[in-house]
Amino acid sequence: MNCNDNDENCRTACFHPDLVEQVRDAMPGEPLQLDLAKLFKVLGDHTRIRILNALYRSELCVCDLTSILGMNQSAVSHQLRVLRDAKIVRSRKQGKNVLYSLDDSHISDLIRVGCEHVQEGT
Amino acid sequence: MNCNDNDENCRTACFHPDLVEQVRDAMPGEPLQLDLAKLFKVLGDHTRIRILNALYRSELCVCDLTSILGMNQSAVSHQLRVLRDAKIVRSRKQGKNVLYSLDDSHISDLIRVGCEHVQEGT
DNA sequence: TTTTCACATGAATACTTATTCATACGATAC
DNA sequence: GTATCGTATGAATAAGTATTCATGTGAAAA
Repeated sequence: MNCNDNDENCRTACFHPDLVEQVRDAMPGEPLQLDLAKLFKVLGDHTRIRILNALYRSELCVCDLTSILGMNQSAVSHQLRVLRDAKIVRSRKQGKNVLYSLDDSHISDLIRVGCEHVQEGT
Repeated sequence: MNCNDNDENCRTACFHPDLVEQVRDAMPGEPLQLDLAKLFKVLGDHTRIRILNALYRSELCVCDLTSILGMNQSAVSHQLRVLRDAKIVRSRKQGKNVLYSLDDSHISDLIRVGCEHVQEGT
């Protein structure tokens, strides 16, 4: 018998049923886990991380970001859209420009903890 | 003139040069940002988030995880490999089984803060 | 009104990646 | 040794996505 098959035999024989039951009950619901994965997925891109690291320091317009990242404006706008849709950044108009900033403090927390993790090497 | 062109004119005319300079200097180096993006990218998958949420509760063998997630063993192993390579989980053998657990506390921190963010709806 | 400017966006392309299938591997039991 | 069990992995497929190019949009300036 192999755990490949998700049948009843496997469920009671080849592993720790009590523990599995316990963990299954304690886990968050699927919607939350989907949202969580989506959040991290949006954070998990080099360009978007650079945008967030910039906005972490200051509110900036699209053109500022374009210059800081050294990439074309279309690419930056596309990624800003992804970040806006995920409610990770917010935007406001000022004259001809659109100014972007981080939406809330959780984002900076995540970036800070993430940085700590990768800096410690582990 | 448009910021599409990343030429010298654009760099000095159409945005806030001092601010851009300042932010550019304050930003982390590229290697760190690449590592950070990679970390979040690995966290940004539904299956892997479910694995981590399970391991957050208890050390578990592959077969346990297979049962909890209700997916085939190969898929779980593949994702565990990704998590291992990213140093997000660690493994040890016990008899015939391989037991997995979270590698360090930063990971649980990230999951916790991330959960807070998505739960608040922001 | 017409032009210009900063930004947004649709389509296309190239690249990445999650899952499945089949199979391999290493250790234990027989 | 041989069989079995838990886990790992290579190849293939299908789905997702970042970037570029070209163009659209809305507002301000001329």
